[in-house]
Amino acid sequence: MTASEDIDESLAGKRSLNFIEKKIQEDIAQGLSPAELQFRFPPEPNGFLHIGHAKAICLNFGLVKGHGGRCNLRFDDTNPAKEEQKFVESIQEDIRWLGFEWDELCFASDYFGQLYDWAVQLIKQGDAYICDLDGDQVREFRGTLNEPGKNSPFRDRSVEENLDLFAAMKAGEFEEGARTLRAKIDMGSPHIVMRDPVMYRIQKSTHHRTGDDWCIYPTYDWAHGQGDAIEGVTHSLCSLEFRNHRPLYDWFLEKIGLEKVPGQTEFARLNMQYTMMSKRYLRQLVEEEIVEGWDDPRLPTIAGLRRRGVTPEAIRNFMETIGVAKFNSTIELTVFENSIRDHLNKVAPRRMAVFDRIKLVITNFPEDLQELIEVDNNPEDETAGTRSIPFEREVWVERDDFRMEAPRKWRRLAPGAEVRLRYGYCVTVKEVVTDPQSGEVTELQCEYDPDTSKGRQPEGRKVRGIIHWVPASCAVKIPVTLYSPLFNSEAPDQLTEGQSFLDGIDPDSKVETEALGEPSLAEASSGERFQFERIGYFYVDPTRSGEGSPHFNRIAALRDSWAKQEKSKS
RNA sequence: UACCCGGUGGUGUAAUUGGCAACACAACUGGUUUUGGUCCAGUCGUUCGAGGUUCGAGUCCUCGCCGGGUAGCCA
Repeated sequence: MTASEDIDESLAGKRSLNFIEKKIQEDIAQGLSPAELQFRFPPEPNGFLHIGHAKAICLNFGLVKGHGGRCNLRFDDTNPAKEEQKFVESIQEDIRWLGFEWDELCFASDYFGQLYDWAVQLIKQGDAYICDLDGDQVREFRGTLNEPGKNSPFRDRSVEENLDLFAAMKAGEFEEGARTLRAKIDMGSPHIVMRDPVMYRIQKSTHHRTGDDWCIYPTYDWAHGQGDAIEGVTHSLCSLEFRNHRPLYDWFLEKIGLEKVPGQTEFARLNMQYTMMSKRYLRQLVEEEIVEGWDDPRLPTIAGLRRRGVTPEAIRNFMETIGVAKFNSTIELTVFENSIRDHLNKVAPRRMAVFDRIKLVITNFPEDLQELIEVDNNPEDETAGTRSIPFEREVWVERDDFRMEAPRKWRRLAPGAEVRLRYGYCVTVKEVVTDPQSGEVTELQCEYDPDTSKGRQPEGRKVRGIIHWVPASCAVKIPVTLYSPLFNSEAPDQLTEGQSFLDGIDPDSKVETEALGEPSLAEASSGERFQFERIGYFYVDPTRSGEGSPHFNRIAALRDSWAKQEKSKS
């Protein structure tokens, strides 16, 4: 497919454009060539990517698909104290897994030399100076939200002195934090970012790429717009909190005097119910080993979602659904789950598995007979093929599908009730065997109607209830981990006085259990996804499965309108 | 109390740029169904408030109200 066909396809989708796409279309109407469009995704390699980043990734890379141009991956690696090589690797893996490929792989650290030269230019122009104030003093001089700042006593150093000091800074002659290079703008500006922001600070740590070449590092403000300019970025997209930095972004570019300059556009980052998106908190969960690691399936990290079994298609689709705007919103978790189910419903082969078992014996079914039933793998996908399941005298069914006293509208097992064993025959409960000690139901004795195979309804009555089952003689034991949201509060980051976000962690967010699966499940291999009928979607976890010993993760439960109905009536 | 940004059903995004408020999710009804899944149909908002301009305002203007962001040598 050519690039232009790609564009046509996407625009023909009739979906309305978001405000960023509209801006791009306007720019194109003004004469910007679509081929010139340049975007970038600029993560800092100080942690794993999460679903919030996925929004930015889908946006930036998606714009190329929809409107043309190119998109770079640029690591914003200007703070060696926090950044690591392992993160630059995980980030690349995650972007590729999401289905995107960057045009160029860039690093802000590639521009350290150019940035230094431009800083010298600004010093020569009288637009920057070396300041000897320490951190606390800088804060004092900056003023507050309501009061203007005061000029640094070092603000009016001569160009020569500034040049000498800057060279000495670079040469490592001063202690960490002793001096900074600051832009000379306006200490009285109502925009605090414009009150002589720091451009360079001394930091004597080893950088994951440039090693010990530098002991001064550019700040985000000084590096970002310039990196955009070097790469020819036309549309620099970032989140809302950078709106205040835009005047500074533009100021630097103007002082350097470049002909073609990028423009920054801000959009709202993703917030989701029951989800902590802050990198700091995620890091804490990982470092304090509250979760298994960055890829814990309860985490909103890309690696975690991947290990849970969520598909990249579902994530991309989700991003399409939620849109892009400037309003700070929180997405309901169910919207994401719906995207997950929507994709899995189409592609996941069906299987049967029983979680909390109870034995069902068909007393009038021959003891030694095993009847092979051929069934479709996926009713939503004809090409998914078929498999066979042995039907026999004794099967396991779900304990929850039996009630001693059937509630109103109950369509499942109960004394005297008739249900269909999915794909198999209809059975009627004749006798309920209970444990005399505990009173617990241990076995259901049933009779089947031989004329009800292949979906045939019994003579004169309609059986509506259908339950899943597995053959008792050859069911396979499968380990399953049931994941649910890590936090039990919709907004885990909104803490009340004296509370840590750790208090909101749901101890039952990860439940290890064992299910009985139909025989074919023994051969499930790593990375496969299934729908366990009437239960949910499951993924064969590659990190915990071996050859012939699959371990399943629950990706998402199926919708359960009966449970909902029952709950609302209680 | 300074500056910046925002406000459309329960939630989130649209609205041919001034012309019948649409789509998805949620909820509730009902239908289909060998998954109480899927699918289909229906119900649920006079667009934060008050004025103004206009034949006509979610959209433009004014004044309010409410929410978010900003005082790192983090990004």
